[in-house]
Amino acid sequence: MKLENSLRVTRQRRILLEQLKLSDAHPTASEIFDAVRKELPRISLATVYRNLELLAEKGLIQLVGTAESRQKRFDWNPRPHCHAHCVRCGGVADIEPSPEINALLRGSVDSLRDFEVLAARIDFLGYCPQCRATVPRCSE
Amino acid sequence: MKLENSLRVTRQRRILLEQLKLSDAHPTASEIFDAVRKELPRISLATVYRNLELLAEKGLIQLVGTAESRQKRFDWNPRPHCHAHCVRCGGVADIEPSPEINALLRGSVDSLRDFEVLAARIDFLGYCPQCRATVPRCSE
DNA sequence: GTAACTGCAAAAGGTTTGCCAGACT
DNA sequence: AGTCTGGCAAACCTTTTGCAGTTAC
Repeated sequence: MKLENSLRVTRQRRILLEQLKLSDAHPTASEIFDAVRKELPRISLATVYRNLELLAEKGLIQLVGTAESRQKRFDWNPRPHCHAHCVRCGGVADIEPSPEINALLRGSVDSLRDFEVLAARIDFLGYCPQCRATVPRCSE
Repeated sequence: MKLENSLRVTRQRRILLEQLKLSDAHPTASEIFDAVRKELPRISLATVYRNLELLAEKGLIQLVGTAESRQKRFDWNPRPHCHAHCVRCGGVADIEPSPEINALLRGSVDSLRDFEVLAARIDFLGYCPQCRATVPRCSE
């Protein structure tokens, strides 16, 4: 496996990336830590954090922004895409935006005059299927 | 000023909200704390946090998600809207999405089948005008 | 061989909580 | 009287850092 210039392929790094790629749930650092620890019982949380940051910096994975929680979440897929955040459980799921939205995002936004756009990200806030089933509703 | 059922209008709460509304820069809790402290020197940071959370919960202000920083930022405008995040300085600015985007967001997203959308949010990542001027560029 | 990396422990930084006194209704 | 609130200090949790020993190349 080749990572990038000057990034060495260590056992820790390889397994970390493997584990992250196994999940589409956008896990937190400590969730990743727990998963990796099953294969590398002596790995330290600091190593997990250092590598997640390094991999994100190199563009091999990405951080997912969550306003609601204080924990960072990580996405094995570094390409900009859209997420659905459950406002109840805090879970994050990938979303496939329609082609029209993708097309529009590449241009027609007012008031971005002097801001140089590198990437766009749409986040949906709402209830995930599980929470939706159990949330108390006002009307209906 | 009426806030909401059971929310009392205290001096702290009023000035906090006033100060937040004075800025479009989406300040952090400690920035708000500093601003408020000029009028209320004895206010505590805990009060600021408690009230920001309370006001956000009541839908009077909103939290802004930032993947990059560990500090929460706050927006006096509780209506869902779009933000531009500078990947260099971490600043956040409001964005006016085009009417087409707004229209599209209300419907045509695939794979949201079971997710109940309460609000949508578009974030742009890139360089704010100031950073843009001083960032070292690859080509050009 | 050597720069990059790891584990451990400690520190840092932001946010939250417990407690009691004070303010509002 | 009873509830909501604020200040203070301590606790908490996530993330970062320093250091000494180890590993990938």
